[in-house]
Amino acid sequence: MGDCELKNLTAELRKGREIARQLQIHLNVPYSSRETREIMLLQKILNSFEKSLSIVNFSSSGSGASVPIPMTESPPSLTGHSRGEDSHHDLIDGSKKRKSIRRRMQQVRVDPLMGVEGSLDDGFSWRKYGQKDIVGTKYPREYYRCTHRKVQGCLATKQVQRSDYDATILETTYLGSHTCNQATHVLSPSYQQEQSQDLDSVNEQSIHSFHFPSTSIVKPEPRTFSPSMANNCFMSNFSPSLMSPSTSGVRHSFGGDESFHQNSGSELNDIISAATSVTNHQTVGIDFSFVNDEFDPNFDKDKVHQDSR
DNA sequence: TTGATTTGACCGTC
DNA sequence: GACGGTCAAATCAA
Repeated sequence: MGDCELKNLTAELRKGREIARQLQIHLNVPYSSRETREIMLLQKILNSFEKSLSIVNFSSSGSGASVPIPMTESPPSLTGHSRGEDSHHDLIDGSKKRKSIRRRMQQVRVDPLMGVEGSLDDGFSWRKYGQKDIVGTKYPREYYRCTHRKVQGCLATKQVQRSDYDATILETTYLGSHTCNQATHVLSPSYQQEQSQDLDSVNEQSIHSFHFPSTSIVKPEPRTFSPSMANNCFMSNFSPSLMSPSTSGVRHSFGGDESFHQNSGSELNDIISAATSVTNHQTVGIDFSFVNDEFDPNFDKDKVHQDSR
């Protein structure tokens, strides 16, 4: 397909997507009734547009090494600002010296009526090793590390924190990358190929089944990772329809700039693994934010310092 | 019994 | 000194 045709196709897809968004806004359905048939259908429409746009973008990129990204505006975050943790550096494993590794942030919206357990399932096994009240936040931050840390020396960690502004949003920050076997599972190309064959079924499920536990603590469960999950979610995650009803834009920002398009394959792998946070089809909305160590330095300064501990 | 979670304490950074 | 991230002992659960 020529460049001109691709552009036209992209333009038409965008137009359709915008119309669907306007319809969504027009319906103005509260989040609690998200599972009505109308909303489900609307979300499927939006999903289709997003996927189509992603495919077009992906194919037009040529090499296939880049990642399909919806060409929509990227608001800072679902909460209106970037997270404070991004103003900190990571700690070197085994010591408390800080290191400078890439971290990425992902925001996952979950249905308050159903729950959050599954939203933390990203295809990896995590073990909680800490929890801390963070100043200026309502909810404690939970710290997880890869279960295979001891056996395989996997240094991947993640931090999960519920948004102050919308308790249905879980902000997950991934630190480091998996070096354990389960990571290779997630990244297998054959798996990705398999995933692409089952997009609709997963998208359909992705807006179902959540429930919040009575507490803010989420217990990670040992899970088996279906290879068909990663890519499905990866694609479906680019759906603005899954985001906060207060906005219509797509909410996945990759480090706040466009350099993401030029990222290496390893970063693509990171994205895919991050995308698997919706793997058991319980995530209603999701937001990726890749954050380098050079992020907004002003953010944390706005926080009120009052540790509850 | 084993693995996961909880939680107070510790440490480095700011 | 405040804060965030991690450690590790105590506790819990399967």
